[in-house]
Amino acid sequence: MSITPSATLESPLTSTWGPTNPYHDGPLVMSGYASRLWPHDSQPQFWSKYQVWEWLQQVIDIHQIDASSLPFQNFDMDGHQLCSLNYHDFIRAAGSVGHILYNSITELKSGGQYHLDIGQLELKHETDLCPFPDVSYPPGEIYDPSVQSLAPNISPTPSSPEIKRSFSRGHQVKKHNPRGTHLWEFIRDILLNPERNPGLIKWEDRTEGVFRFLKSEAVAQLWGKKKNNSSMTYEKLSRAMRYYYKREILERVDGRRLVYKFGRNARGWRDAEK
DNA sequence: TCCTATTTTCCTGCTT
DNA sequence: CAAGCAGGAAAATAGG
Repeated sequence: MSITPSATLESPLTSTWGPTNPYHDGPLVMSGYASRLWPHDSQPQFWSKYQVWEWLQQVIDIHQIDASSLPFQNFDMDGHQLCSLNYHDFIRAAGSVGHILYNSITELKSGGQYHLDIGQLELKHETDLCPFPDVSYPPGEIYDPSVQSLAPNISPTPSSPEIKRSFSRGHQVKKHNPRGTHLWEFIRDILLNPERNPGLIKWEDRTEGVFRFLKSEAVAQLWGKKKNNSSMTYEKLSRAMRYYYKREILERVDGRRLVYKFGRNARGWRDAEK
């Protein structure tokens, strides 16, 4: 790849993102991150992979869909590819949620805006508002065709075993999910999107679910950005992580700093869990 | 408005 | 000494 997560020596944070972001805490003040919107100024056909990913987040947020039940990997594609999927492709890729996704994209393709009011759509630079601030991906390299995305085989073959795995027992629409995504899910999603994970967190043992924060403060900033909280720190984020031990969403890994392990109650992190 | 789950904040003390 | 880690307590949030 062209982007090496090595530009680190200088300033851990600023070098990672926002080298040119005067927008940091300013324009974020709206009704919360739910007001983030997908780039309606451009057609979904022209979305980058990142924007597609962002759209997925929006949809599950709006519909209160359990993030862990949506196989993001199946949508590792750009807008052009996304738009070429038909209804069945969506169902195949996302089970029952595919229906919702299909409706959303269909709506957007026809110029609609889904049921999101974009009244406050002022900010153009929303790349700055999301989970993965553009991390300085040059415009042309937002996605890399060489990344073995599942995009190609999403419709052709019924092969993908993992596509249907999480849906066998239904699309559960969570009742109480404050912000669409919980911290652990946010962390998991970063782990699951290596192309957009500029060396923030890394798997230590993929099959065991052990991972380590490489840039703890950077991740905290990202999390804070998602929660529209510019004062988030790793100190505070880690406290929230520690609460997960009791709930067995995370298991304690002692001795090693910045290392955590997914527990029995954390789902959706496994690569190919049958 | 009250209730609940999930953080977010702060803090003291201990460990690497 | 500078980060992390452990948890307790209590406030803040946001959906129900």
